[in-house]
Amino acid sequence: MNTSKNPIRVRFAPSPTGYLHVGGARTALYNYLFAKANGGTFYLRVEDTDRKRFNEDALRDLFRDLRWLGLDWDEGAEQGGELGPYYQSERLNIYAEEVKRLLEDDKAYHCFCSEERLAEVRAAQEKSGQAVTGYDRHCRNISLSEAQQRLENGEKSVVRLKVPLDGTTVFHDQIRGEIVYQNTVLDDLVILKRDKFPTYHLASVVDDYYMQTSHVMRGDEWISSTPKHVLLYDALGWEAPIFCHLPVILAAGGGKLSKRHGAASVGDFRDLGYLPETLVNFLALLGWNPGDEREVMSKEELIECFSIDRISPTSAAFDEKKLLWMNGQHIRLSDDSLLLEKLKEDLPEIVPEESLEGVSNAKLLHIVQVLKSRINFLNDLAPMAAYFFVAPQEYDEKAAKRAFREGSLEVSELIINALEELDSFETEVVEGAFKKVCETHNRKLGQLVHPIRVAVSGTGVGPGLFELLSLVGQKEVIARIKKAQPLMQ
RNA sequence: GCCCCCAUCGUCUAGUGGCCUAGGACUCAGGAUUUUCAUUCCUGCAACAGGGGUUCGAGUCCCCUUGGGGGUACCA
Repeated sequence: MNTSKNPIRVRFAPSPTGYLHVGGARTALYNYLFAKANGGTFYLRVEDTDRKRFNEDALRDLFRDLRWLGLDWDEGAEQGGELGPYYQSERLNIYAEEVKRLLEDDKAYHCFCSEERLAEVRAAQEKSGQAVTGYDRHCRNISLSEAQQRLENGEKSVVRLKVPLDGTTVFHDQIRGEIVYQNTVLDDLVILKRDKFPTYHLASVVDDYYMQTSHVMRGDEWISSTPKHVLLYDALGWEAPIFCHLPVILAAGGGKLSKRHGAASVGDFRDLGYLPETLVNFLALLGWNPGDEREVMSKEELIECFSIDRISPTSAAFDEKKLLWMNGQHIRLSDDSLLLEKLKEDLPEIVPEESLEGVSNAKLLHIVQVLKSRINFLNDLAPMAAYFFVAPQEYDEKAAKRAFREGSLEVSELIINALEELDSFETEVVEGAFKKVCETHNRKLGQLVHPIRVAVSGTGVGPGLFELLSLVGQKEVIARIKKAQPLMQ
């Protein structure tokens, strides 16, 4: 089938009813990558045809999250474009026009059935154990003129599509191949609701046509609606776009990914300290691969090699362990200046203001550099850097127990003496002092290093000790060692 | 109930009939480097859901079973 429709125009079409789920984010990402990879257009359309569920905050968050991920749209909401409006609620006249045409062409009809009757029909079908085939087409033969008469008399109706009573509807899914439906299992779907708003089915078909959508890439929960859409395109006399149904993203256990099981939305992961680069990279690889063994990739690299052919039809579990690893990778790749900004932003929340006075950029940058390989989250940076500015209030129990042992008091005394004599506190100088103590007093470096590390930083983990000491500064280092001496034996 | 989709290590995946004694990544376990931790590097554990076909040959094609998921709305 045609894979090279030109020009490429794809969309992300969320309904503003909730937060941006990672599954939705991946759908948006694949559309974005596909557009960018082919010099096409990526547009954003807001599917707000359900007035009961519309949520202003959700919409605002959606835009924010998409932009945070770097998935800027070329046309659409808040952006404008030739083929708008991009809010379905502003396109009611367009849908009304098409519905009128369908009615006149005898491709659709007014249905006056009450919700109660519909419920009864459904209940009877379920009870019978037979196939539940939906609406029983009770109003299918009401003529347009009769319907108009009844409407004038004040009756309310919905409009339904006249689905063929037999035959099959076939479409080609770009990542799954041919999919066939017997028309007998399809019912006469509602296309215009009682409130005169279109249903999703009508609105998306009409919009995808007028907005010249070349490919519809959406979640695979839409597969079973697709034959209805194909029938709608037929009835309207339009050629359908190419369909690509994306597999779902599952939770680690295999079930549905939801906030109940932890993070599920883009906002959740941002709050946790994940980088947008990480999420983009990770999501891209959940159901797609570049065809070689690359894994850590930038958005630009993804664009460069993205193709629909390499999307897998299999649903995938969201493995947060790998996401964590990947975040570490992207942190290591990211610019020091970005980490520096983050550190400056977070530090005041952890460290008293006066401890930060007069601290140079160079020092902060140095701290960033020694911590960079030790963090997996941006949010870990400041807490891990705190002891460079304030003395530890307590000592990690395990580390202290291991480090403060027999002889450490004596060792600390030797170190204090050696450090007090230094004129410079550069890393190499400090290291030299330690080595000299080792030699003259016949000690192993490890015997000196561990108690001093815990005394100065309060923890057993961290950057190279000499670098650490240099960063903390001579006077403060000596003071901290003295403060810890009572705990040593 | 009916319809549709899916099925390779625990997880993400490569694999489009012979190159597969199934490759990579995460995790996990060892090891190297290092003053600690982390990074980095090396090694190892670990999979074609089951059964039938087709074929000289099947992870790869077909069918069935099983398992998972979705749909069956005047929600998207």
